[in-house]
This record gives sequence, structure tokens and C-alpha cells, in this order.
Amino acid sequence: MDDGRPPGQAAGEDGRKRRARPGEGAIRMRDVAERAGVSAMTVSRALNTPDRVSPAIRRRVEEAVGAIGYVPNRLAGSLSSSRSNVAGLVVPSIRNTLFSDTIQGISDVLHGHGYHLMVADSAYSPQEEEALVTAFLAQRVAGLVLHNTTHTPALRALIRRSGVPVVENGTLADDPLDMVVSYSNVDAARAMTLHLVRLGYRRIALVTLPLANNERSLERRRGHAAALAEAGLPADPRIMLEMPPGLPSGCEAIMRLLEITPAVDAVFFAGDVLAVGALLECQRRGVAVPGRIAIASFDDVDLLRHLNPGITTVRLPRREVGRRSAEILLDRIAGRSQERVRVDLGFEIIQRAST
Amino acid sequence: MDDGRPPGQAAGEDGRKRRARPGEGAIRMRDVAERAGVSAMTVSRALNTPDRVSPAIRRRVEEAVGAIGYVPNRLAGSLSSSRSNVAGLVVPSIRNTLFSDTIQGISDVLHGHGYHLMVADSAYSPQEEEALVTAFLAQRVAGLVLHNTTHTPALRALIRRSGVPVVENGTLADDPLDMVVSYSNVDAARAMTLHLVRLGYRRIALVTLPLANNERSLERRRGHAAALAEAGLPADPRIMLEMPPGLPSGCEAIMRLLEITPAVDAVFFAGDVLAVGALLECQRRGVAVPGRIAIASFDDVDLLRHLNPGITTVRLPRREVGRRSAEILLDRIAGRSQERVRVDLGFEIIQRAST
DNA sequence: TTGTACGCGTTATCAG
DNA sequence: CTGATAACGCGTACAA
Repeated sequence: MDDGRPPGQAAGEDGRKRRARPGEGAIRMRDVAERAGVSAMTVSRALNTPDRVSPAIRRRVEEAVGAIGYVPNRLAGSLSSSRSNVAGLVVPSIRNTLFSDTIQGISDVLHGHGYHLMVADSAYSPQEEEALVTAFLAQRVAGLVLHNTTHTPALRALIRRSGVPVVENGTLADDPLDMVVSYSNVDAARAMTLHLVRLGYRRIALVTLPLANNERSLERRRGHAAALAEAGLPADPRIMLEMPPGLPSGCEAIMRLLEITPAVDAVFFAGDVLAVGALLECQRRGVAVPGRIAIASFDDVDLLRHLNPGITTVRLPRREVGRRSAEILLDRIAGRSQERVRVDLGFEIIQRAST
Repeated sequence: MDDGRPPGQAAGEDGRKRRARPGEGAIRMRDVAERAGVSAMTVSRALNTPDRVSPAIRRRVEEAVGAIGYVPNRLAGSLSSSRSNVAGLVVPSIRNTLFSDTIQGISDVLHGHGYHLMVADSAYSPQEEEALVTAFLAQRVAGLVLHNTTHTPALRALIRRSGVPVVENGTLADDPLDMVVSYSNVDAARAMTLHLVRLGYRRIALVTLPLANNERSLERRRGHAAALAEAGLPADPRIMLEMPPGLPSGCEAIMRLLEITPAVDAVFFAGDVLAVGALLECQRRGVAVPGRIAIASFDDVDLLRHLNPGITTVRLPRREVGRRSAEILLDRIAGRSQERVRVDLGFEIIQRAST
């Protein structure tokens, strides 16, 4: 109601035909220019490259901007300059806590450099991912971060043609689209299984998330299998389970394993919060952990440390993956680098009382 | 300028494309038009309003689009039409699991209507929120969702002037910017405390997150106080704690309460995963729950149900908050509604073994 | 240091 | 149903 609009900027009455537009009179750079008594170009410079404008004019412009409440139109700016300050991120599931840390890392770094983030959710579907990336390219994002590393051929072609920098996050891909910041899921799973072997366990079950459309799960299974082979232990398919995400899956998995193969002495839950569900179920049923059965997890969720017993796990540098991804993306966008960087951030085995 | 394109073969086979701009050869609508033998305007129509184009031409255009891999430029489109298909969301913390459900809800609905989401993180700072909203407005977002309901005056002015639809999520605000989809934090906290009173508890402690810049915490405390007053119970400031987020805070809080005031017989943790930390600490120390002390929580995280004992809590319709927010935002954007909607999605007390 | 002319790629408008 | 043309608001490339 208190819109103090100076009469001078009522409209661009320069005689040209103006389109009837639904929205209010959006304030343009030209309006700021008029009020400051300079050209629009000078306003642009005062805003984007302040040092290329005399201090006096800079102040006049800033004043005018504040007075009429001008908010630059980045759509027009990006269109004109072919430069965008938005990056796109596709994760398999927004809701899943595990990705939140990475998103936060990306967001922090991007934001620190004046960039913004568009986030979308592929629901683990490569087709959906392709659609989302197309949409992001339509928005002319400056760069992309993808968590999945399995893509449709069309997606790969799209990326190649578009030339946008891309970082993949989910695993150290063999055939990356472009850049990669991650850790080796194979090595991490292998390391954990070998760790269990060293602790003396001999019948080590594996529980993963569904393998379809999830290269992480596949790789973790490969790592587990490799470790068993190295240790000279048999790989029993009956104790290799695939379960949907969620706590109840963990409960169910461990019960099934105890029934099916009483000889099982350790279970490696290679994903989600399955291990938590399993431990809680054991507590309910009075199954001793690690006395009767040992439990190991993947991904050091905060909770694992606080349970009784604490759960042994693989710590992944999720936040750092996000940060580094954003950093190398920005490097490439700024032309500071041309390389197809491949960063292995490693992992760490955290031994706790559950094994 | 290291353009890998040999100057000799810059031109295509069919047209005379004399554009030799370095960087990338962005394919434009005009290129599709040439290949399909129609005008650019017809391509635009074939893509956006297919029924307003003859089937034959529609097919020709679709073919051309596929053949040359055209990806529309939404920047140009939005600039021209003053219509954007991007919405902006500001949450206090991306990392916090509690917001993920809401984000997922928003994302799902928006995506189903061809919209995309830009997400940013205010770190609970109203100033930061103001900066982010300004940036979103610069991107000409079609609508905004804000979780916080405490804003700077400048933010309020900005929103009012810009005319973008806004939905606030965090609580049923008294003086909303525009639309609200939420639940009453006051009522929810009051209901839980009264529930505890009904169960026979008389010294009911309250643990909240820091009150600064967090209207939700403030309101929950008000609700708790109101309930105590109604029940004729004294409000003892010594058992009203403010703790930072995180499991360890819960551990610390409950230990302090048991020491400070042994008479405490119940603790209401009104935020984050504090209650989980508290319960785990009790288990470690052999404190009987609810025998020695009862524990109640706020927000029905999946885990609460699976702990032993299960933790009594207030269930909030977080996902639905996201969905409804997106829906009414889209309604307003599409001009289907002009009202300043206010939706109270309510809450539910979930009684479990911990109380 | 500041200004002018033009184009970025698309859509609204209106003519045919 | 289709096309020509003029904006949309800003930045690049020069000119002054």
C-alpha cells in the first residue's frame, strides 16, 4: 500500500508498442538508470563490475536501486550473456537422509560463489534422470551434479552435445560422463568384509538394497564377493539378501538369516539404515550382538555411534563429496580447469562394539 | 580460444549457417524451423500447444527436434512470456532430515506439473533468508515456499512488491506473508503436555532447540506452558532446557535433568532427535523408561517406533505439508485462486511405551 | 569512464 | 492453421 513510486518512472513512454502484460509494472534497469540520471549500461556496470564505474555514479545507482526496489532480472542477464548462475542436481531420492549431507556440501560451496541449486529426484529411474537433465539443460544450468552413474544412452549423448560440465557422485565410475568425485564402493565393501574376516568371522552374510538401477549396491556386492574369495571363504548365495530400504527391512533380514543359516556369525548391511533395524530387532529378541551375531553397516549415520553396542561401519565423506563436486564444477565453469578430474575421497572403517 | 572445430567444416550440409561463434553451437528454435520447413513460431506452437498445429507439421517438427537434438531455452521463453516454471524453497537447514519429507512432497507435486525447484538454506538467519529470496526473485521464480515465518521487514516489503505467491510452512503464523500450510506448534505441544498430565505425570520437563530465530521452538514452549497452567502444575524454569540439535544433546539433557531435579518424572523433547539421544543414554545407564522417567518426542521420525520402548510423539504431516504447499502455490500461479489460503493440517499424538 | 547499437532465443500479437 | 514482427530485459562490443 505504501508504494512510493516516483511519477517519473511511470512507464517507458518512448512511443513503441508495448505488450499488454499481466504482471505489475516490473521495475527494469532502465528505470533505475532514469532515476540515477545515467544510461542503463552504466547501471549494469555499477551492479556487476562496480570498480569500472566512478564512485560518485556508483553511489547514485545504488541509491536509485534501493529507492525503487530494483531486483535485476537474471533471466534476461543469463540469456544475454549466455552465462547462468544455477547448477542442477539429480539425486535418486530427496527424502533419503544419506544424500542430504552431500546436498548441503554442494549448496554451501555454490552459494559461497553466488550460484544457486536446482534439485530434482529421479526415483532411481534412468529415464526419469534423462528427463530431469533435459529440463535442467533447458534452464541452461551452468553445471550438473548427478548421483547415479548409470545413464541412458540418450542422456550420455545429451550431455556430450550440450557441453555442460558434469560431476558424478555415487561411485568411482569406470566410464564417467565427465568428472567424478566419490569413493570406491567396491573397495569399501571389500575392506569391511576383510575387516570382519580379520576379526575372526567366517560366515559373513551380506544385505544390500535392491540391485536393479543401483550400481552402488552392485559394487558393494562385488567388493564383498572379492573379499570372501581372497579370504578363501565360500560365497553362500543363501546369505546374500536384497532388501528394500527402511528399518523394518533390517529387522526382517536378520531374522531370516538367523533362521535360514544358523551358522552365520556376522552380517554386513551394505546400505541404508538396515543395520539399525537389525540391531534393534536383536535387542528385542534378546539375540546377543556381537556374541551370537556381529553386525556391520555402511555409511556412518550419526545414530550408529550412539546405539548399544555401537555399530561398526564404513565412514563415507559425504559432505566433502558435495563440497569438492561443487568446487571442481565451479573451476570448470570459470574456465580455471579443462581436465576431466577424478577425485577419490576414500573411506574409513570405524570399528565399534557390534563386531 | 581453443575451439576444437576445424574452420573448414563449420557449415552444415543443407543450410548456410555462417555462425562460427566459439564455445558451443547452441541449437535454436530457428534451426529446427529450417529443418522442418516452417517458421520458428510454428515450432514454438508445435512444442507448447500441439493441438493448435496440424498433425502433419507437428510430426515434421517433432522429427526435426529429435534429429538435431534441440533443447528449448527456457530462459528465453520465460523472459518473453514473463512466466517461469521454477519455484524457490528456503529451509533453515538442508541437512536436517525433518525438512526432507516436506521437500519431497513439494518436489513431487511441482514436478508433476512441469515445475522445478530451487532449494536454498538460510542457516536459520533471517538476513540470509532475505538474500536468498532476493536471489530467487532475480531468477523470476513463479512462487516461493518458506519454512521460517520470522522475516526481516525488508523481506516482507520485497515479497509484497514483487507479488509472487508465497507459502509459509513452519507454523500457523499469526501474520502470514501470504498463504500458510502448516499445523499449530502451540497446540501440538500443549496437547502432548496435557497427554502426559493425563497419564499421571506431574513434573514434566521440556527440552527445546535454541529459541533464537526459531519461532517453532518458541511456540512449543508456549504450548507446554499453557498446558501446565491449565493442569494447575507449576512451571519450573530449571527444567526448561534449550539444547542444540543432535543426539548428544538429548543424552546430556536427560542426565542434567535427572541430576538437577530428581522429582522430574517426564521429559518432553520438543524437537529434533533429542528424545532418541535421551532414550539411548537411559538404556546405557540403566535408567528405566518409563519406570523412572517418561520420554516424549515431537515429530514422528521412523526410528521412534522401532526403539525399545517405542517413543511417544506428536506426528506431523510433513510430507502432506509439502504437497499441499505446492498445490496451492500452483493454484495461485495458474490463477485458479486468489485467496490467501490458510491450511491447518493438524497433528496426532502417538502413544507408545515410553510414557 | 560512459554511452549507443545490437542481439541473446523465445513468445504475444495480429495479419493472412 | 501459419507466419512476420516486435518486444522481453539485459550484456557484449565497440565508439565517444
